[in-house]
Amino acid sequence: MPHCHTYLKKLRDHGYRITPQREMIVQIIAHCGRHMSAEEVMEKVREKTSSINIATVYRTLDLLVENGLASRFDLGNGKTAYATGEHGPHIHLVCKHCGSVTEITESDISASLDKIEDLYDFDCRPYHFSVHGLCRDCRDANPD
Amino acid sequence: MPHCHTYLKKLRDHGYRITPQREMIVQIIAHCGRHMSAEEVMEKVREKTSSINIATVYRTLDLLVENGLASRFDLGNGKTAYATGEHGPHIHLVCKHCGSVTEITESDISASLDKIEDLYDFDCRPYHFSVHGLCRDCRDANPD
DNA sequence: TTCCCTGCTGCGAATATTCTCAATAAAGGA
DNA sequence: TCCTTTATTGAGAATATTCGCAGCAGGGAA
Repeated sequence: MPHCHTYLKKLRDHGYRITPQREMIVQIIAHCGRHMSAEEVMEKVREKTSSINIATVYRTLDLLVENGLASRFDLGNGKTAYATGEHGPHIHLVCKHCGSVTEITESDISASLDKIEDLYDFDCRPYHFSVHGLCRDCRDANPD
Repeated sequence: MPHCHTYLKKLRDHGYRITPQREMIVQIIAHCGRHMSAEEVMEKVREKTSSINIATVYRTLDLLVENGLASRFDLGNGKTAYATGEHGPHIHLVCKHCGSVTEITESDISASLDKIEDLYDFDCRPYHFSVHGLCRDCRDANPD
């Protein structure tokens, strides 16, 4: 469960510059412990300083995602959520019908994920992606 | 491997109306056999008629996704692709670094997917979602 | 076949995200 | 500490997608 300084160090090690904006953004999503939209992250930063732009928030979040320090996931309604891998690998099951999101943690699925990784030689740590389907409620209410 | 009439019938059975726009959109993505953006779908429809609006294309594609007749997948750069389940369940591995997309077919991953389904009682046929990670090339070029 | 109800469409506005580019500032070297 | 290089930022435009609403039309009822 890496601390926000670990994230910053990793960025620095990768040759990226550490700016006040990046520090604040990393601090916020590392300590939040849940998923946040770019808009939410910006509001949190705004509580500390007015010197922040939404484009910078998106760019920083993308940077974290590209370097494996955070994950992006599409909620399926035009919104995107971001989170660090701090609370461990997990999958989001997003219901295509009602939009409900169910979170599944690593211990439940490690076998499946390991298999995907072994087979495809694809580094996806922290595992964090979304699967869109129908939740039990929606399926029961409207069977095929 | 359902034919486009099957899709239309399913929509009708679900109580949705079949309009010329919906027919054309279903025909196009059912016969295309690959992923298409909403913009591409609209261009194809425009070859047949000018009576189509991008909002309708999005709405119809969403309708198909919600009813399990097609899948949406986020390419990670603000673009979204759609496809029917015609060519079978599969997972897209999207490289977070270079954006390359690797497609994995059902036979390769059925064990993993079955496990996810069994554990979480989540109907996700046709399985079709994306996992974002680092492809082998990018990982080799820029190890942690 | 005709009528009517209500779901669907097109249009334009709203929203979320990305892009462009000039100005700024981080970080290493002198 | 100061200088230099160049990555990063902010502002606003561009793009992708969704939303709201008024008018239209699919399809069941008569």
